[in-house]
Amino acid sequence: MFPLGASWSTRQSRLPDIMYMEVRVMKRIAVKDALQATSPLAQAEVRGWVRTRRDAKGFSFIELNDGSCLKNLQVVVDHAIPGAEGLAGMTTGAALAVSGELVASPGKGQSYELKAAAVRLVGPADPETYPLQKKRHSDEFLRTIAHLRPRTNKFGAIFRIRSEAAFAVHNYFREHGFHLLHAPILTGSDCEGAGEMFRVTTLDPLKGPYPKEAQAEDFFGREAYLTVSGQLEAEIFAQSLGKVYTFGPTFRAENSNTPKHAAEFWMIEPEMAFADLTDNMALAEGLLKSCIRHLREHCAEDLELFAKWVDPTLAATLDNIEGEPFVRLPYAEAVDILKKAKREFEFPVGFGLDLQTEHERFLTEEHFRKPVIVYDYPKEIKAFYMRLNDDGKTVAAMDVLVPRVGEIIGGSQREERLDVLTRRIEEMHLSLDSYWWYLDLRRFGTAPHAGFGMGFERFLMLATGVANIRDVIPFPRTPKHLEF
RNA sequence: UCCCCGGUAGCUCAAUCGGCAGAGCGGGUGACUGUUAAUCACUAGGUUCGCGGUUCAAGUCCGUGCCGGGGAGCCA
Repeated sequence: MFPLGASWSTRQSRLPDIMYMEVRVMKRIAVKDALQATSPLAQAEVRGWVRTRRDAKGFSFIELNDGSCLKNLQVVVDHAIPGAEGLAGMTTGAALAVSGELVASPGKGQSYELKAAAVRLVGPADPETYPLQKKRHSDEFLRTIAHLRPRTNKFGAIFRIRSEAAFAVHNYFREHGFHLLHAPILTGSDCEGAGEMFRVTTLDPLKGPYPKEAQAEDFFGREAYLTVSGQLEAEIFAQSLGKVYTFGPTFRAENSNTPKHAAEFWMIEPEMAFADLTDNMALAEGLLKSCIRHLREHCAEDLELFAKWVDPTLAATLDNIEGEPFVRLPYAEAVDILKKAKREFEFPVGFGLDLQTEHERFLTEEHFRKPVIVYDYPKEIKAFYMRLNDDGKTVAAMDVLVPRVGEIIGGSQREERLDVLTRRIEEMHLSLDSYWWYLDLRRFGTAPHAGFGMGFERFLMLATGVANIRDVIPFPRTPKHLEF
């Protein structure tokens, strides 16, 4: 039994940190482990936050959650034990430390519970002003208290899943021989061509506007931005380490206000040398399937919450992704299908026109009812770096479309031929000079290569059924939103 | 950026034709109970988003601004 005095939890202890940690860790167990107990435990210590308290005559039930898992540990507090006099302050949201005996529960609903021998209120939460109730809150309201929302069941589950999903991504690439590349966040390339960029400067913008020459005074002596993609850097490393991937934050200054866009989001961008579009599609499909499988194996309890409360079709959706081969559909055939569809579209369909959201959703949600990889798009609607096909009209691009989320992955085989790439850059009136190092890759040992980008948050939306990107990222950055 | 919808108690919402601003949950107090989003009783709680206008009278109608949500575009 640990002493419950003032020195019990304070770090003022004279023990060196390492010893301190050992002393602490030995006695303390996670709620997750307590709930998975198969036999009683004479001494257990749990720390966490009160979800709810139910009082009975002579004792109280406290539901304690420490974030280690979805479920709470039921703590039974006899009103006679040390610390029980502080029970009035142990309200929803309060931080608590409890020690006692882990015993089989005589009640229904849980197999084990903690019979407290001592309890201590670590940090109170005034019930009059604590914003979280025991009952359900709207996602919109919880976004306004992003500092407290991970304490709810739903957001706790989301962010445990997010953590595990990141691990699943690394795991997949590691198992397939990829190396992790830390691509730069700051970039001098204003021509990555993937949307509006955030300008980075140490010049005081309030004192501007500055003349063009003032760039020399700026931190980098030239224009600087936050990255919109690590692809160009990944291509460099693919041409040296063979197979690489980046996994980091990405920034788009696009003024888009939708449930699928954020100004700061995380993107996974693999790039492989000696690979073509077919290899690329296989990699993308394998990544999605593998990550879904990993989550279902390691986050079953958290996923169950979403299947029950957020999206009743989630299990079927995940079965579908895991079990069904993805459809591979040339763009031209996609256009044919859409033209023949017995259905009115708001936007026109035709070769050379980009597929609209309504078209993509029709293909993946209604026509095929499974993930669809559309490939070989007309070169006019795609980026300059995508490899020109032999027909001279299309490029080796691909988009992976999934139900409800839409485009989750976009990628291509890259143009490895110096002459063709040079011509494409000129055709699109881009500056050859600023791509000198990118073109160099095609001068020295150029090789076919391919890669794609996957929005991590969009993947999480797919995996959980959560409909708004702001609810799968800890602190969403969208136009006019930079709180927390 | 464009289109649509919304903003009322801490939260989720109601308020008929323009006529005294309400409920559930949450909070407080008490009762009861190996309880399970406990239950029962009582109770407190309001700048109806801001500004301007119409009217005897505005939560309600008009104008405008701000904020939120959804759809579209852009994209991952």
